[in-house]
Amino acid sequence: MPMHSKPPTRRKVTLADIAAGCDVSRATVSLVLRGSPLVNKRTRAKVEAELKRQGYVYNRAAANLRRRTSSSIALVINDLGNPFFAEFAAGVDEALGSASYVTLLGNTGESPERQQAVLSSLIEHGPAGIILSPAEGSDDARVIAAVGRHTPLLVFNRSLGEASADDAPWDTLVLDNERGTHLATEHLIALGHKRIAFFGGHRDSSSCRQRRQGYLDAMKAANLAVAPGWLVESAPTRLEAARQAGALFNRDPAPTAAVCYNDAVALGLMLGLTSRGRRPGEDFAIVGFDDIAESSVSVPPLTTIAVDPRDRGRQAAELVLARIGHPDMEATHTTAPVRLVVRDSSCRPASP
Amino acid sequence: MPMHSKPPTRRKVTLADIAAGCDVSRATVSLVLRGSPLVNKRTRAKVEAELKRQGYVYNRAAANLRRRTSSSIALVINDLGNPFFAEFAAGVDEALGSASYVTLLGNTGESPERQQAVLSSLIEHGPAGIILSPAEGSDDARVIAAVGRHTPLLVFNRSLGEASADDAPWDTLVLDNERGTHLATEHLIALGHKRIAFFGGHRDSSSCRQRRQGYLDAMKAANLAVAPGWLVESAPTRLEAARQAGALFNRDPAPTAAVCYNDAVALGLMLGLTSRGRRPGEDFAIVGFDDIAESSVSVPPLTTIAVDPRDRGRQAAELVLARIGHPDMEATHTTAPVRLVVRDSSCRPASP
DNA sequence: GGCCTTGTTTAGATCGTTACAAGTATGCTT
DNA sequence: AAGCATACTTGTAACGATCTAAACAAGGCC
Repeated sequence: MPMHSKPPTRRKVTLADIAAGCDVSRATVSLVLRGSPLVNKRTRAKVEAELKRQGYVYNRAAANLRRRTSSSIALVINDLGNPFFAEFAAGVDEALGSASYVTLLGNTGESPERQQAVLSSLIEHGPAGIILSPAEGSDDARVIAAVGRHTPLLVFNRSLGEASADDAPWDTLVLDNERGTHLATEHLIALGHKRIAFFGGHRDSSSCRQRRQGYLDAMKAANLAVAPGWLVESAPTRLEAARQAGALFNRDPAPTAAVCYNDAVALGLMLGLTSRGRRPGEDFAIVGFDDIAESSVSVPPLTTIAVDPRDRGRQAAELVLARIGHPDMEATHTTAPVRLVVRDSSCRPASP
Repeated sequence: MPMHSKPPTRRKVTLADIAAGCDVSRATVSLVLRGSPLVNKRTRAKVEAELKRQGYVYNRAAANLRRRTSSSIALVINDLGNPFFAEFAAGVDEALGSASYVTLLGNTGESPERQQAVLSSLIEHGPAGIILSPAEGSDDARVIAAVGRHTPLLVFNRSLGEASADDAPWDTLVLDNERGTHLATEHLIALGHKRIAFFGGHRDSSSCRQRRQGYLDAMKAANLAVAPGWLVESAPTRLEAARQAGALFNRDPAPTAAVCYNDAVALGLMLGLTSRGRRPGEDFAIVGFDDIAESSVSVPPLTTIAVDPRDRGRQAAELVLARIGHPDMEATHTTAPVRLVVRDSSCRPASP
């Protein structure tokens, strides 16, 4: 067995090294690398052997420079620690990976300042596109200033600044919040509930407004009244929701069911009800929103609206890729579907 | 006010455009960009105005090619959907960002095959270093084959393949699992418990072995016996743990407390106990491991071992950066601290 | 005037790859 | 033997930045 003594290379192996090593030109090696049919079987084999022998690794940056292309896409996330966005990121990365793009990650931690910094740092690496899940309080003008007009931009989940998403000059992907709570409310109505509350969330958050609207629409469509005490605000955390649970029963008639702003709030409400001696899923019905991991293992398991963040990630990736393929198409505005997942927390009303 | 009519550039603005636009050489513009003291105040101002006017964005790829440097670091994660690793990733990105590196993300979904693909794709972008949280069942030889010997590698959390982490030729960062359960066990002992179980996890997982060992050591150090029925295996999920809860009480004497493999298992155990009429935190003490978000809001709040994944991410980033600064240093092997977080689930033993 | 200094600017080569146009064989016609 | 298509192969100039060494200008000194 012959000794394949590699030279003790300190520098990285380049096309030129391979070319020299098997007596062909750099151009030929390049063709081999890209699987061109132009190159002869024999030379291809010879070159491939040499590539392996020297442990060549492709320098995509140099290639991209020459070809004026890019093989990366920037993903800017407002809160990667939040499992919803982490799943979203995983979905994006998965879809980008199978299209042989690479993900340039940036986490802003909900800070518009950091978002500016992250965007202008990422843009210098020349991504083919940008997926942005904006920090709360982003300013669209500043974002555009950082991103420039040449790099395709997809905004996920929230609208940038004041603008409504539907006429933004960039692509958008948002959740169908209204339809979600509409479905949830219809589900409770179908079970026989007539007195249904909307629980949790802050009035000024845009997603909360939309979710509340879906609930109101469904109630109206079923000719059901909404008593003033049935709209309960609360910070979107479990603890705060548990504290507010009592507010549902301050006035008669009390509701027999609640559509919640999200799962965290719904789980908190279950806690609050339990500590007041009520049994969620038996004498009070609850529907959440998001379908976080925990919801399927709570007691009782939570009926909720699933938004499938990983699918949304894949979808976002595909939208950017499509836009990269057709830079001059008009901006698209996509609303992602949501679905009702029925579990045990949504029971029929106790017969009076 | 003069009209600053930008030419309708289709192509990206380059150094040459700026140079032409204000009648200096490309070299001078380059010096301005990098804030060199060599360039005269007046020309600097002139150039900077032109940069703004044309909306120049720096092309870091081209610069890196010429300078033979890199400003990115690859981060390969086994399961980004898991909040622990998502937090870790956020920590990495944060620390890399403030060192003006950019994060190249890759998620492997625990698949060694995908891990190979992801590594060889990322390596082509020439990262200055790689942080790898390996997929279960990774093969160190294949990983090294993909990464090559020139790019600094930091392996987080698990050892690659068979090798023990302590003599690997790459840098490692692992959690102090043993010390964690040691602390947990000591805490229970200090509260007065003598019959303490170790609950959950699989025998063959390396982290479980370490955590169990810490428990055994602490018991031995306190001269406490470990009855055979006190080591209960279970898949590391809430559901499975709830099912196994009964196993603790099959034989006399039954334990009065348990150190759990992780928080998921601990939360499941609490569920299982509750449905058997026992009250965790009142007549049975429980300590978890990980300090996931949920643990602080469970009922009762869970005493646990915090591992601070975001800090671990920052630490990992700093370790790679240090290694990039000193490529020829010997491999370092770091064990990250963990800390005991006391909440309500760890009570004194009921006086007999 | 010649020569050195200091401060500023620049031409030209270079990083590792690809595009382009042009080159060299080889075999097949006629 | 010339002509010509076919099948490869390659030299050279980019891509957009940086580096090096050299050039230039203005002033001071002898």
